[in-house]
Amino acid sequence: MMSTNVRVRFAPSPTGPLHIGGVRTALFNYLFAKKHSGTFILRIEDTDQNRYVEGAEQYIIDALNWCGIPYDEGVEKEGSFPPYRQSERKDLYKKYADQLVQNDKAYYAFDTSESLDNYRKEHEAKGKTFIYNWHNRPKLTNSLSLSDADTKAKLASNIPYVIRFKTPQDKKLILNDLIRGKIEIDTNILDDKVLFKSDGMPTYHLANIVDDHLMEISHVIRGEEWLPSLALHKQLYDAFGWQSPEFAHLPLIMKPVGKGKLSKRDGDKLGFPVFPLSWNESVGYKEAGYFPEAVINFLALLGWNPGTEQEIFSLNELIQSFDLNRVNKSGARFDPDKTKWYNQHYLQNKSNKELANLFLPTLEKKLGTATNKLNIENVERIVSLIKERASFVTDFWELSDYFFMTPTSYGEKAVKKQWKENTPELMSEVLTLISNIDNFTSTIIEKTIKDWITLKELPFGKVMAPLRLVIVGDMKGPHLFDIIELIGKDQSISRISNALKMLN
RNA sequence: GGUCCGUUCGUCUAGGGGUUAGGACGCCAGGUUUUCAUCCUGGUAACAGGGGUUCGAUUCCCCUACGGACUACCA
Repeated sequence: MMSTNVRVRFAPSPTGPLHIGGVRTALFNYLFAKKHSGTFILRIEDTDQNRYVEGAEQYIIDALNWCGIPYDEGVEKEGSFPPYRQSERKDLYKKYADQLVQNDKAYYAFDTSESLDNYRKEHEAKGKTFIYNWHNRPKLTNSLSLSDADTKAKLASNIPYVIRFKTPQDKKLILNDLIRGKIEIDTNILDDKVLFKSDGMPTYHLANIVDDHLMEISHVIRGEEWLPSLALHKQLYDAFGWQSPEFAHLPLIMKPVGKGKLSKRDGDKLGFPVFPLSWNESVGYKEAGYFPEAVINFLALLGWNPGTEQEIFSLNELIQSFDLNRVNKSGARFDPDKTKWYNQHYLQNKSNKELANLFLPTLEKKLGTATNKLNIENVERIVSLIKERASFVTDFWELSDYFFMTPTSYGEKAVKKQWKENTPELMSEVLTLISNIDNFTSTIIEKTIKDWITLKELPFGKVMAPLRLVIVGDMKGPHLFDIIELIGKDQSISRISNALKMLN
């Protein structure tokens, strides 16, 4: 079945940042290509000059690279079929449109947008739908309704025109989708889509088919929103006499709550990113602290699964397991909680060293010049103690600030519960105890204090709880003696005496 | 409105004519950790409805309902 070279493309429009749904489409294309030792191509579909957004193309490239799914061929990485920007292929399309007109597969239409709008409104008022098709063609202004002479005259006088596809009448199309199987369409319900615009640019439909053919695309993997266009596209291939690629339409990603597909607003409302990288004031997955592996992993499992109970996949494992046959048909609700869980998982598996380095910029920001005194090994040790309670590197500061700064306040509830009448006295004794320890390591400190507690026949909680409160500022954090060792003797002493002043 | 696509726990999903309908996230409970979290164990919870076909249907077929996409000289 996969005898021909697999060549797939991701073909976004540079109209803004790449949406997470777009990333998934790119990912599935990438996985499919790699699985079959094929080529993954990036083509920029910028035929609509009005919607062009500065920087969007670079954003798409950066996003793909950050995700770890770079393209093999495309803009700035020219392969055998340049250029890869449709605006630069502009001159190409006209001749294909003309070819279709010559072969009676398409025709010129001179109707203005306004007149068509009026038709639509009129029909709508009557509860009907206006379609530019076989039924309405004769009433409209086009080379099918006009005499040849009139058509020629109009063309000669530079009246704006478009080229429309001449949809055949009374034909049943049998289409095939790799995910959905057979789809039957009656051509009579189709409209004569514009292939070539009056501004001299092709529409998506024409450019897409021409380029996919010229670039020898073997499989078109795209979002479900294109399914209704499949009939047109298939007919276009037939009209040109070209072999059509295989098609696979991916299910959409839906809102976590409510109706419809995932949008930027959902992210703003529920507090999760919808873009891979930040765009203007919108924070991206990268900036929110997600690892690309985590993003790729949860995206891959949205609408696809391997049929096993495996949930964690490296990119290579995804490539190995990926199969279009196992892509679901129905839309998948986006689940921010699960994405968070994935990130937590990947974070736990990272080395302390790597995490410490990722944490460093935050520390520099928070501590300013004091960062100079930071010992990277200490940061690594701190990270090793706190990482299991973090989902993101961005959680680190809040989880570890007391390692770097003396508490300036104490948890109100904790104070109420742990700070009893005889606590100051006990803490004073602990202070003395600590002052006298020479070999200041976690185990020795622990032994010293616990021995003393046992000797005095005190309840452990009476000492341990307030000590934690005094050192950390609240009833939280990792093993207390590890913290004490890390912050050091002087700092420990000063924290205890500090608290004795503040809490009395 | 029209056309097309879809429908298994709250969510992502496995499964498929006879199953205690499986897993994951979330949530809840217990255990470990003299804190918090992690971790472990357990629990909660689903085949949209109605008709067929069949000895038997969640699984196959039809209808309804619901959801989604499309319906531009946008992609």
